[in-house]
Amino acid sequence: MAVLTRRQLEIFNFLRDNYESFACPPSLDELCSALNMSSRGSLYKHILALINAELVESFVGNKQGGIRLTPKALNNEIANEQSLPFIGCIAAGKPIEALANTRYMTVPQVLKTNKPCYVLQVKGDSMIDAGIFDGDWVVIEQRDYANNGEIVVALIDNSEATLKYIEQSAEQVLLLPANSSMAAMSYRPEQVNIQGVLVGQMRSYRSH
Amino acid sequence: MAVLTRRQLEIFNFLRDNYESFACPPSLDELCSALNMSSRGSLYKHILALINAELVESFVGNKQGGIRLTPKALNNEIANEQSLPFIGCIAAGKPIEALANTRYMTVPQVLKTNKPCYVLQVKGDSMIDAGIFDGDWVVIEQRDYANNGEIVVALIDNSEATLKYIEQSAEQVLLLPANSSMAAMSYRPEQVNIQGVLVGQMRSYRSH
DNA sequence: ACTAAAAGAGAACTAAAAGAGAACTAAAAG
DNA sequence: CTTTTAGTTCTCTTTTAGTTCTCTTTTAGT
Repeated sequence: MAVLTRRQLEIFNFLRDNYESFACPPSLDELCSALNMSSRGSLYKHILALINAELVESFVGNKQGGIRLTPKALNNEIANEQSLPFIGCIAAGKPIEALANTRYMTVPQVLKTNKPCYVLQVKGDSMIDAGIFDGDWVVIEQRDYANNGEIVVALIDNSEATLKYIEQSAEQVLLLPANSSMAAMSYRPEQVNIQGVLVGQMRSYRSH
Repeated sequence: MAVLTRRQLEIFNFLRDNYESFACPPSLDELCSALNMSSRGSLYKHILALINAELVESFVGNKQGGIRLTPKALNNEIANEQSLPFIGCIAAGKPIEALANTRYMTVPQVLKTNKPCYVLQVKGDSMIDAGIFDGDWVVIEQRDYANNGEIVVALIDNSEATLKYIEQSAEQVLLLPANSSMAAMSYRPEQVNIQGVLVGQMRSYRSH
């Protein structure tokens, strides 16, 4: 398999980054417009290279079906209305560890909300009694406020992230673990920024 | 199942997005007007493709009943490689309670296997210490065997279903809860049929 | 500066889809 | 019972989308 040229990668990145904004798979014409190209023939050659690289689905069995990315193109998950960005890992006391590449993860409707959401993978067992284990994925609704008793992604002093129950009053913010061997942490309200609220959780039991 | 063309997807998107605004299921004529088409014959072909894709209900048994979306389409979770059949609820000591209509649920790749899988909703807290709470959804790989220590869907005496850890020997099958207030249950091997093995778990924290 | 390769434009071709419209049939409505 | 509606089938035409190819320009490396 040939190495992709810069231009081919540019076009692939464009496709991947804008996949969700196409109501249905784009035609060559639509993509030409979007890429400011005027020749379907030129674009076709680039698409062929991406097909050869297994990043774009072959047109065989897909007549006038438009340009579709393969599962491989998005690290085995397709960016569509069923998926959310999987942006990294959350471990208490550290910044969120971002993934190297944009990835998407398919998430059932009932685990997310109408508001923008994203996925994090949990490290640690500070919330084990709440049924959130090390390695679990959590679905987070982007929000900068929460009700007391909700589980939030909190940013502390603009550097450390953590997933905890929250109890807020005028004088302090309490971040409470769900693990009997761990203590609640108290902060001044201005130390704590809420980045989101837990709306879903997922775990794999597959043997690896 | 054939891949849908762009036009077919456009029409499906239109149907899904406007389904609520039709007082009753639209006829081909009504849809033609809405889509600025003048030939019912042309539209009929598109609808047939959507029927074939199980996004629109078949006309059989639905004479002059209009165009109706399937539950799958309405669930906004299209049956594709990302979704699994959600077949019912599992509560210890009862048969699996099947859902009235076939439903599909989008499941992340990492929560399922290459083998056929399905989704059940858990009732009860017999597996709470394993992080499986009442109301959680579990992904089950269809299998009639399991290793000791795996969590299985077991059918007992061909009538009762339950989700438990399994320990098997020649003389007995132990089904173990993950709840300290509950005891293990012992059965003769011929009493127990393994229906599947737990491969994934999901929970919603959305306020309802 | 030179050269090879990539990229792009554009035209022509081809296959397939889409659409129109007519006729037919079954079912519902009057 | 008759008429109307809604679905069904089919043929023909048009449009769309993909495909191939040549030529020119641009880019990147030497």
